[in-house]
Amino acid sequence: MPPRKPAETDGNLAKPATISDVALLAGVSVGTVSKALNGRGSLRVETRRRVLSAAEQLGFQANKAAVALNSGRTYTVGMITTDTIGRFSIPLLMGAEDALGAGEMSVFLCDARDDPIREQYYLRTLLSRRVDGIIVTGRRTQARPPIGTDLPIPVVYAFISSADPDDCSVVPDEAGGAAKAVDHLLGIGRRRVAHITGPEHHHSAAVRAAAARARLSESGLTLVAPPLFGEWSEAWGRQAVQILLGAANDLDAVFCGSDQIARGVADALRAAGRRVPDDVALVGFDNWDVMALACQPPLTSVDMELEKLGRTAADLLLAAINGDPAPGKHANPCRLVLRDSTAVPIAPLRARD
Amino acid sequence: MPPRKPAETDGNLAKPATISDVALLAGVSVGTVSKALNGRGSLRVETRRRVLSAAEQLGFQANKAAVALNSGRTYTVGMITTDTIGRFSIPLLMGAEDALGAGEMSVFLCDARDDPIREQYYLRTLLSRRVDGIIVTGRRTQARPPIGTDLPIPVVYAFISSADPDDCSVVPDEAGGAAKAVDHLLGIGRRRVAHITGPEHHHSAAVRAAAARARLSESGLTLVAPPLFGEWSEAWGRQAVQILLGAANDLDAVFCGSDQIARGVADALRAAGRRVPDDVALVGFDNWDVMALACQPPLTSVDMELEKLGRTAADLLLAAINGDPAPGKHANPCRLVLRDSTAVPIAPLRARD
DNA sequence: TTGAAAGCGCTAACAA
DNA sequence: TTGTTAGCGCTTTCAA
Repeated sequence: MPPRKPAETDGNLAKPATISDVALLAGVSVGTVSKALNGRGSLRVETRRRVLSAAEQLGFQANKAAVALNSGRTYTVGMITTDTIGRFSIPLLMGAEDALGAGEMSVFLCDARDDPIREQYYLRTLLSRRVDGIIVTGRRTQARPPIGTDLPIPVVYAFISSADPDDCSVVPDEAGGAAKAVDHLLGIGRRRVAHITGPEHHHSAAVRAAAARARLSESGLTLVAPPLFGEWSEAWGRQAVQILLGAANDLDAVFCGSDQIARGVADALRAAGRRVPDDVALVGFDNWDVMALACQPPLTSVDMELEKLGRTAADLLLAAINGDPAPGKHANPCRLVLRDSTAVPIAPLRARD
Repeated sequence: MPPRKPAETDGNLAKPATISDVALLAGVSVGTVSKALNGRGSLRVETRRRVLSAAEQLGFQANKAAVALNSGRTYTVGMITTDTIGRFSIPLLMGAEDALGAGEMSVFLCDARDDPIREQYYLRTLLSRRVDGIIVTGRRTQARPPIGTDLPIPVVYAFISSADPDDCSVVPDEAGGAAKAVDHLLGIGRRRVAHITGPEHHHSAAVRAAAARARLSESGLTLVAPPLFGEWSEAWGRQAVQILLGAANDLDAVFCGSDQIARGVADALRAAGRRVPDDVALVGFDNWDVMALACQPPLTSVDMELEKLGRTAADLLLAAINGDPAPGKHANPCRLVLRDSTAVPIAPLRARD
């Protein structure tokens, strides 16, 4: 039988080189290799060079499991989405993944699909894998029960928030976003503002509607009609316009709870012979490019800056992992993105920002 | 000072219990605990019970790093999306994650963001973490260079495919999908079919257009006008309709390369006074609910079954990890989803399927 | 400056 | 049936 290397043909089973392989090739001990590779201790330059070149030659990559075993750190975090990953979760995940990757952390993706059983299963799995921390996200901003108590590692909630005020949650400032939308409409001279949004029991719908009302009332105004609660769809947007035109025919602006609704509203207004923005200015929420850009005209919209939010969550998690936790609810500002649906051809009263 | 437990207050630094903790509590050796927990060897029922209860009491979860270290398996796979994670990647990821989770594997999420440098960085990271396998996905179905050569672990390409025919790739049968769309249009009696799609250089656009043509020609027909290549947007769909109505005013069906295009087409046709589906039947591609359902009328569309595709990729990867690789390109059939845009009020010639 | 050896938490072979 | 021990790959004292 051949002496050394087993089954040279099936390159696919070649075991990765270990630190002893490197030591052997460099003619030193494993301890020395470890020092050379990690820049610890003091070695002769020549020795270090020899080790590095041996490692290079073997394509050596330290086995992270071994490292984890005696450092106690895995440089790994878990990301649990409580409900199905969707449009809102993606930017969150991306932002977090990006920030964590920069910190040399790898991310375990866990999709709990609205199933508490799965959620707990993933939690156990992550703990068993000794992740250094966990980010919990969800598709709604509403507070949820903590995912666990007395966990041995830090947890940060992103977008969604924990019902325990001592937990660290990073959420969009939806009320602030709604206020910005209203401010903008007022800034371009609109006074008869309507609000169309999603289901009344939906946290985001309620918060945004309340904030819009509050902001108007600060200016001594009211909504031109009570908020129209319905669903998060274009169809509802269209339908709501019919209701609205009956109730408040003289409206000059509509602030919508979502871009989808706003798009339906735009279509229905056009069909009814109202020009956007000339007769009616229109603001959406989410700044979902697919909707906002395809809308005719393109839609001014509130952006929750989800990617940045994910990044913030990740940064807070990293800080907590390093012993510097930031408990409490952190609100991230929203940003208003201006487009044609609120562009005033001849500006009667320019907004300041 | 208190005798036993250190710093009871900061529950957050409590180190997870180890197997020796369990052994101590149960009054047995670590070997016995291992056997009891893994159902190996033969133990007295009473002993096993005692160990299990001790483990339970301590909330013991085996440290996966240690397990990985001596089994050589991490029960972990990497998922690299070569381009930014988006609408197409999600269902793929979800399907794969689901199938892998069922196999007790955890998934590392890696978003390479169209950057080859990041891609190679992630590859090295994953190898260093000794993942058992890797799934590579992308937003385009076009073949791409292999992510690495002579890798020590199996790789499966999903949606995107590897340029190396010996690699394992799972792709949607886009040509088959396009054929189904055309068949359906012919089945409901349409004969003057047009095709509007994305950029000519885009692999999917080219494949779908070619397949549509081929299928028509099998029936002795041709497209009512040369395929209109443009971009993947509603605006292009609208614009293309203007061109089309000039060139082939008597068309009775449009097959579109995407749902977004199709939606633009629907809007423009309506604006031009053509009824859908009565005058012109309409089929999209992607079955993207947001577009297909919001379209007026709701859109018949080709579904690439991305989630199933992700699942298949994961299954093939698991098989490969277990020593049973399935090299080559595997085409997954598409499914035609029927909606109102091809509903024939009075069926003149019912399709068979 | 380098090597030897202990130990991280667990499994498996072997002994008792 | 149970315990002891070697070792997985690496880091880190401590000696040499």
